[in-house]
Formats: sequence, C-alpha cells, structure tokens
Amino acid sequence: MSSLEASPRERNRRGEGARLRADILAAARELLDEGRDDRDVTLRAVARKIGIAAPSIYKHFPDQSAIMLAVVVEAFEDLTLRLRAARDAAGADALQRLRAVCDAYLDYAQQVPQRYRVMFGGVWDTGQALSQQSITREQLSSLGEEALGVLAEALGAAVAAGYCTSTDLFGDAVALWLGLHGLAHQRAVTSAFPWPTDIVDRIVVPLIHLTAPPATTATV
Amino acid sequence: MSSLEASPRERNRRGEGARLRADILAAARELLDEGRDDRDVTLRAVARKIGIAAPSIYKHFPDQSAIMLAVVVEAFEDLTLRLRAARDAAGADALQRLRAVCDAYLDYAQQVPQRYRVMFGGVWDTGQALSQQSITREQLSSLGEEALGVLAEALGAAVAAGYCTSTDLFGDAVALWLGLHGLAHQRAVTSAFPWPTDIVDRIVVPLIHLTAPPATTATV
DNA sequence: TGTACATCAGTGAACGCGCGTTCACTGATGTAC
DNA sequence: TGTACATCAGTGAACGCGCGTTCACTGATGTAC
Repeated sequence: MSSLEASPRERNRRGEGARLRADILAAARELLDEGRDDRDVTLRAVARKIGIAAPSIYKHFPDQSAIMLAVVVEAFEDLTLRLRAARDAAGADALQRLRAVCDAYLDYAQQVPQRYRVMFGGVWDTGQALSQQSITREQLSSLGEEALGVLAEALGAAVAAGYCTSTDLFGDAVALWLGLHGLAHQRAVTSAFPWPTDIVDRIVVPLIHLTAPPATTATV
Repeated sequence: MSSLEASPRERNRRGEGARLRADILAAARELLDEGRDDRDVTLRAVARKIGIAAPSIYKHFPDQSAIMLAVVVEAFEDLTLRLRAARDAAGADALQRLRAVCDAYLDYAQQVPQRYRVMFGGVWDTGQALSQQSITREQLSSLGEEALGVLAEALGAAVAAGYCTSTDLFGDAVALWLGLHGLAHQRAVTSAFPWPTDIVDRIVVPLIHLTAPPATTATV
C-alpha cells in the first residue's frame, strides 16, 4: 500500500537515490506477501509495481536473487524485534514471557505466511548472491540465530524460575523452535487442515518440559 | 539411473502407451530429487530426460502441474508404505514400533529432501490441476492422512501399552507429527545448522508424553 | 552572479533464453472382411 | 491369405510470453571557478 502503485513515479533528487533501494525492497516484500509464491517476485514485477524501468534496479542490487535475499534479511530482523517486543510486553512472569514469545512467533508466520515460507524455504540459501558482496556467509547462516536466541533466553528464564526443567538449554530450545516451526510452516502452507483447537498447547507444553503450574491465573 | 537417459527411445507398442506415463512420472521424480528446486522439473526437462518430444506428454497429463501433482500423490503413498514397513519390522514392542515409525519418517525426509519439500510445500496445493479430472478435492486434502494415521495408530498402541499418556490421541498425534515435520523440513532446507546430536529424542520423547521406561534394553 | 562541467538517477530499446502449449502430421500396428 | 482401414503412439515446427540482463543514452542537479 502507501504510494507504491502504478507508473508516474518522480525521480529522486540528487543524493537521495538510495531511497529507491528502500522502495524496491518494500515492493518486493509486498509482492511476496500478496502473491501465492515467491515466483511472483520477479525483477520486472518489482519495477512495474514502483513504476520504474526494470534496469533501474541494477543501480541498487547486483541481480535478482539479491533482492529476495535482502527481503529475507529484513524479515529476520523484523521477526526478532517482534519476539522481543512481545516478551517485554508480557510482564515479569517468566512463563508468561516465554509463552508470549512462542505466540508472537506463530503470529508472525500466520500474518505473513508467504514471507515465512521464503525465510525458512531455503531457496535463497543456495543463491549465488553469496559470491557477490551483498552478504557474507556468516551473516547468512546466522540469520535465524538472533530469533532463536530470544526463544532460548526466554526458556532459560522459565527454567530458572522453576517452571520447567532442562538438561541442555540449547537442545531444548531448538526442539521447541522446531515444534513451533512445524506448526507455523504447515499452517502457512495448508489452509484446510483440521487443526485441534489446542494444538499450540499440545506442542508448547511438552516441549518446554513444564513442571510447575503457572503462578498467576492466566492460562498457559 | 536405469534406462532413463538421453535420446533414442523406442516407441511403445500398441496398447502399451501407458508405459510412457510411468516413465514421465519417474523422470519428474528424479529431476526433482536431483535438482535443487522444483522449478527444475519443467515439462521440457522431463521430455528431454526420457528422450521424447515435449508435446508427447500431453497424451498422458493435461498440463505441467498435473505431473508434479502425480509425483506428490505417488510420494505420499510411498511414505505411507515405508512407515508401515518400518513399524512391522520393529517387532512387537509398542514403544519400539512407535519410535520406528518416527525414525522412518525422518529418514524419508532426509533421503529425498527435495521431494519432501514439495510434498509439504503446498505449491501444488493451489494448483489449477484440481479443476481437471486428475484428482478430486477430497483426495488432495487427504493426501497426508494415511501417513498421519500410521503415526497416530502407533502412538495409540504405545499409550495402550502404558508407555505414554494421552488425553486426546488425535491432538497428540498431530503435535508429534508437527515436531517431526519441523525437524524434517528444516533439515531438508538447511545443510549447515548445528543440530544437537540428540535432537530427535528431544523432540520425540516429550511429544509422546513418555512416562514409563522402555521395556527392553534398547534405547528410545 | 554567471557558466562550464561532472555527477547522479535513472530510461528505452533490444538481446537471447527457456518455457508451456497448439497444430497438423506421420508411420507403425493391429483388425475386419 | 490378402488388403483396406482405423487407431495408436507419438513427432516437428511454430506461437507468444515474460523473464534477466546489456548497452548506450538523457536530462536534471549540484559544484568549481
């Protein structure tokens, strides 16, 4: 939405050329979210959406896959921010904070399913954009680490508060994340599955090794 | 492998035209497994692989997406067979049988990661091949049900044998499946994640609500 | 204050490619009489 | 036992399309003197 629609875009002033980069990124993100597939996010479709000529993109991205890669990087940063925000908004109780992070993760996937699929779809993973200067190999493989870190931290706090047990915090955090991911991904992909209404509890409660009941009256 | 290579394919005899259909399916499956993406499975690539002219495919499939759909249907049947075979090969102990089903599921995903991704990737889900006669809507949405049924049955047997608890067998089976799927999918997609060595246990043990220790000396 | 000039932010036309799909056809093979 | 014919299993050439990318360019805008 906003001003990114059809053709007559006015050219940026000198020194503000970098603004087109942001517009390209936004258009690609919107095409991805609206479309049914990342195949819809072509270089020419992006150009069409902002109302520029297709070659103009090459001033800002080395090639087509670099755009998708940038969208994914941005999406992971966005996800991490949302997890932190949900955690901080959940108050002081460690179990509620952990649960808030899990819910925020699932919400993100449900709000932007196509984006979620591409983030964890791995096609950009094999991209040749690596050889370009756009991103280093470490950055790429550590993309999800920050978000996973938020989850692991929240799980650790819940363990420290006596809600759960863990013999290996990283291992249990990864297992929890995989459970969330399984649900998030499958929901993003299939509209017509008869999900049990309490499916989130049936995944989260066992995987966090919940032992003590919640301290407050809120359900967990 | 086998005889599906380059060009000089000899034409089938009268009445055996249906054999080309099987060859098309096999070629599509192999292209999918070998390639890095289902984008590689084009109609023309399939034709090239068997050594036929591209239009010959239209005698057997209404359009391009019908090929992928047929590959997916076949793959789900294959997966179900493997799960049953693993269960039956695991002996009489209900817990070991359940664990064998889980392992077989994860093995399948690891052996043919690209195929697994497409099975649960959902792109064929939106396919217009539905409107063709190739498959009914019920068949499509119930594709994974049989495989899930094998898992649920094994879980139910383990509960009956006193190994685990369950307040809702279907719900718990779905949760277990989602945990397996999360790992299977993420492994199929990312090569470079530092998986904990006991990641399978960390997912399966909580999700089956294991209460009693295994009856035999075998690890679970 | 004017003006030459470098730079910036793009454009327009064109390329070659592989794709899905269509169309009219071809030649071998079995069948009816 | 021969022969006309229908059917089967495919073929070859061509279509239009959208794509990523290249190339030489253009015109506005700031800057140096």
